[in-house]
Amino acid sequence: MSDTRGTIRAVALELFSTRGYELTSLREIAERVGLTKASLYYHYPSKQALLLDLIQPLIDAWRATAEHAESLPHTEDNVRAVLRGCLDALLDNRPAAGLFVRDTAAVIAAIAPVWEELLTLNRQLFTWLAGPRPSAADTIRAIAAMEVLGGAISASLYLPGVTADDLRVPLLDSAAAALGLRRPSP
Amino acid sequence: MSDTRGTIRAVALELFSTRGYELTSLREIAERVGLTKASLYYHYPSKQALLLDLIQPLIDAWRATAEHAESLPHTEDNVRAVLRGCLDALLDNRPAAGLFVRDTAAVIAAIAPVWEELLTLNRQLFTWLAGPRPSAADTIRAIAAMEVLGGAISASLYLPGVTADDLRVPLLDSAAAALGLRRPSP
DNA sequence: GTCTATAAGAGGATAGAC
DNA sequence: GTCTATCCTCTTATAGAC
Repeated sequence: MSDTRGTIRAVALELFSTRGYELTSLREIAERVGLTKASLYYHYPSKQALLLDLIQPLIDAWRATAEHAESLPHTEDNVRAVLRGCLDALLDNRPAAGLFVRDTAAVIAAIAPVWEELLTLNRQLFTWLAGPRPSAADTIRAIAAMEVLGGAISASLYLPGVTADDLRVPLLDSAAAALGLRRPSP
Repeated sequence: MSDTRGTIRAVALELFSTRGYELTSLREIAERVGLTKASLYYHYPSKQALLLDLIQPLIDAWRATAEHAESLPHTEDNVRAVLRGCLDALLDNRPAAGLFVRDTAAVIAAIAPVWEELLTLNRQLFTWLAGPRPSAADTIRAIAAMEVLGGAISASLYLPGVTADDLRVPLLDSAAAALGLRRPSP
């Protein structure tokens, strides 16, 4: 198999995630893939296009979650379901999400329109989470609940090797509590 | 008054925070200050040194909080006090904290030792927060509680002009809840 | 303290042979 | 699809005059 494009994606995701986007040069990526810089340009028209290709699945998952949420009435069970949808979107795309979390400035600069869409989706999500006619504190707590889900990314920094299954229940309980819900459902 | 160094600090903090560290050149900073690039080097020996100077107050505040926590017995009131100490450290250093949050990769690369210290302090903090003999879930919830405090930084993205006083109580309640404490104290 | 001038190199991207 | 060679721009940083 010679899935060059796939190899490039894998190497780029690894390097962007560890060193950061701006600090990773196409030369480094090409070297690890076993190509020259010029050959990279056969597969991707620019460094930005490569980045975009990497984070597209995360964007899509995030949008799907936000759009699904909008269609649901704001009940306690649905709130939990939406939180879980967000968490799964992150857990299913951990490397890409980590890229966003640890390298926001560079990602914004490289692909501003995508960033704008993410902001909009986040706004939709926590507005829905805060419920109808929210107080200022409700809104802040909704933001806090989404911050908790970000623990899916940062936790592995402190607990190396922690799995998605380790994180799912504690983070969901924690996010629900941060939002102000009573104890977990069975 | 001709506090050139102070002006440089202010301009650099502003640019690093908005564009990101790697994407801000010394030329840009010099231009806005009204100096040449070369003159910057009279005041700071390197770009890294400038960055370090900007985030030092945050590091110091964070270390003070972590060290204070270690000296306290793990009671519910003390847990709230430590969460509040962390939150105030962030609120008192919002621009610098924002730099860390949105530009982690660049900051790590520029000043790795400082990053290592921050990781260690964070470890101390959430280990203390998780309490003695914590379960795996307790540790994850302690991490989640600290994530909530990070809302102090991200909230202004969605609620422009939100003040420290707007954030303090909801974020503390939310962090305490994320950690698993019962309702707030009066 | 601030300047001009320059070093020394890396970056992304392109042209065109094979 | 991959290569070699090159372009052009920008960067951090230094030397030395004023």
